[in-house]
Amino acid sequence: MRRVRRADLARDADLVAPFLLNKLLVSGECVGRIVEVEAYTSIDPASHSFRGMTNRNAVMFGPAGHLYVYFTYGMHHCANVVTGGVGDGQAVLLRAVEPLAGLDVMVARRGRSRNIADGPGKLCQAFAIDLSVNDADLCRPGPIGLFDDGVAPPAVPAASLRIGISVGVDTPWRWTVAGST
DNA sequence: AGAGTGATGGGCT
DNA sequence: GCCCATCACTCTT
Repeated sequence: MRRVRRADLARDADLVAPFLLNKLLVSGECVGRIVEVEAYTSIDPASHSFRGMTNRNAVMFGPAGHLYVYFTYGMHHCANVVTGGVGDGQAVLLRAVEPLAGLDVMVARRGRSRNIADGPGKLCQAFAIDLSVNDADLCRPGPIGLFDDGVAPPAVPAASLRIGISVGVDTPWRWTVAGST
């Protein structure tokens, strides 16, 4: 099991997103297989980086391979993998993982035994991801990391297509592992 | 299965 | 003051 290389993440988010499918998110004893992601770039009006750098999204403009965590709806955290080059403002939102290890810990944190990590807020709660790990380097030893167990991403990832060519798109790019939900 | 909705707080115009 | 890259619960088919 090898750590994901930074060079693989230092590409555009719409390329990195499908690459991240089937990669492993590891935090302590908890391991999850990434099964749903969404790409966000600075030209997407739905992206936090669209209106430039602020205190909240600064990590998004930093080096690839770091974790961008934000707090939303007054109660949820969301986890993103920063991609592209410094200054780009690109990231891939982790929307769902399939729990592989540390299930008991995740169940305790979630307070239920089903739907443990099948949503961006849920997976953060299951993996105890909050602002304290914002900017963590996923490509170096630390509280949380990204690993490759050799299982290739789906040859043809299920993807929702962007509608139209204008900037005013409502649906960001989303990729899933077929049959994961 | 799908639609509607309250919780709850930080970020930004 | 309004807007969320959400969740879980309730009520309706």
